Amino acid sequence: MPQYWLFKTEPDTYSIDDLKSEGRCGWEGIRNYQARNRLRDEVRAGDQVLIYHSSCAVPAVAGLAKVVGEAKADPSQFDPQSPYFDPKSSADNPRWVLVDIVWQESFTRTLPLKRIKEDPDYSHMELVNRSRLSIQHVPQDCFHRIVKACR
DNA sequence: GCCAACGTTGGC
DNA sequence: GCCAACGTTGGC
Repeated sequence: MPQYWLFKTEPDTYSIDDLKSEGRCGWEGIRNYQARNRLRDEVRAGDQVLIYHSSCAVPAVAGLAKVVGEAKADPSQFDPQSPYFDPKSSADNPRWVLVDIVWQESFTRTLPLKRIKEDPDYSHMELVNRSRLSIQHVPQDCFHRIVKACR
């Protein structure tokens, strides 16, 4: 049984259509311990991922992706040129991980945060209650409702 | 650009 | 291990 997640991204930096053109990417730059722990301990190959656009004109669920492979060290933590560089991390004891995801769908009809907040059926989502967490668990029923609303 | 909420750091 | 100070996130 796959699990369902929501990954946040700022579309000015990396959007669902950037993922579409790449096909596959390592979801780099997660620098929060709880989010990391989820990537490392809970996110599995085959899990479904809603891609959410934050810090933009219309914050919204924008697309669908799938996890491939297991968590591994995020190379950007070792790159001094990267905004995600972490001088306190070391190659023999990496602090941050990423997972690879593949593009599945860019929604023509996105689901704005505003609409999610208005709907009581979504009131227990982390997007509503724990909005700052960048790797969010999505209840199965919410996942299916969101995908349906976007098609 | 503001600011509330939340996460991290580091002195003690 | 507490907690004040500070930094970041992200909606508005």
